[in-house]
Amino acid sequence: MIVIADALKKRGFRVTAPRVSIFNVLQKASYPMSVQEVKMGTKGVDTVTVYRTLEAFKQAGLVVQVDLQRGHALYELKEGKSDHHHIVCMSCKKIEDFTGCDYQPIAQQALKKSKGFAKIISHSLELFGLCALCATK
Amino acid sequence: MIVIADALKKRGFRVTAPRVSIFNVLQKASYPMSVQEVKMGTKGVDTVTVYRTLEAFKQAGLVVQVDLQRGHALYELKEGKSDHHHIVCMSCKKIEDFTGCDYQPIAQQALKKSKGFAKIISHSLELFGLCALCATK
DNA sequence: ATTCTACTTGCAAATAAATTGCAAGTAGAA
DNA sequence: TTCTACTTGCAATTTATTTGCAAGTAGAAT
Ligand SMILES: [Mn+2]
Ligand SMILES: [Mn+2]
Ligand SMILES: [Zn+2]
Ligand SMILES: [Zn+2]
Repeated sequence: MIVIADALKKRGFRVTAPRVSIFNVLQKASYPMSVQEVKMGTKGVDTVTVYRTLEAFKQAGLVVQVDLQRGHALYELKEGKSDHHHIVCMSCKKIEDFTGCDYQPIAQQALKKSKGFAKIISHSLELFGLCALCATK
Repeated sequence: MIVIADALKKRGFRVTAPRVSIFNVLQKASYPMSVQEVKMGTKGVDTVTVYRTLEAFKQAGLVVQVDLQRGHALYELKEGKSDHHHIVCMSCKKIEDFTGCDYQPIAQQALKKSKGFAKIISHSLELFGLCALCATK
């Protein structure tokens, strides 16, 4: 359980109501959320503030952005959870977490083979498929 | 070298000037392109047509969508190239391909552990880091 | 070659996503 | 309590993507 105020202060953020609220919304979520969903989860935080806060949290390493080939980005807390990724149903959009992404060797090999890259900081990995329900239809 | 007309016919597409043009643009590219870039590469194809064509090509398995945490999607031809992914410089946006994504075991394990997924159809994997140039700054 | 029609396209318009500018508000240091 | 750099909301933009529709055409059927 992360103490929100501490998490914010530790990264040099002022502790404000919108930030605490957004953090709380993300912490309760069990799947990555869109900007709109995060906004809905708060009481009256402006959309722009959600954008700015999520971007700041992302820069600070508090949050990760998840792209699932929708028209918009999703975000989820990084803290607390270990490196994990998602299986997504291409039909009904259901999302499940999965772990076991052993990307270090892949990243190191990619870096070695690469012509002009110096370091790898993060990675994204998502699986797209069909859930049991949608697969039968 | 893919024969464009055949590639289109084989998938049930009519062979039209915009489609051939878009296909050619993608074929010349050495990195995934945005809708705007594809449009610029053609002579007068409408933006909407680019959207619709890329989506159709994607559905047909001719093209893959690449999300690099920008505000928009990128697209590249699938045909001809083997399964590959990208290293992206978070600073200057440079993109390099890399191969060696051995995702089958990861996907199979994720599927086995999963509660409600039946099959995996595709995957995305991107590495984010710094190129040699940007790393020194 | 001509006809026919379902598939395509461009254009306008709408909707959605993300960014920017700025004045008013405030957390936290002093 | 004061002060100020950091935050926020609101309006306005910009950029991304989708939708509706009438006009155009590729390719199948004469
Ligand atoms: Mn997750
Ligand atoms: Mn590529
Ligand atoms: Zn499903
Ligand atoms: Zn760079």
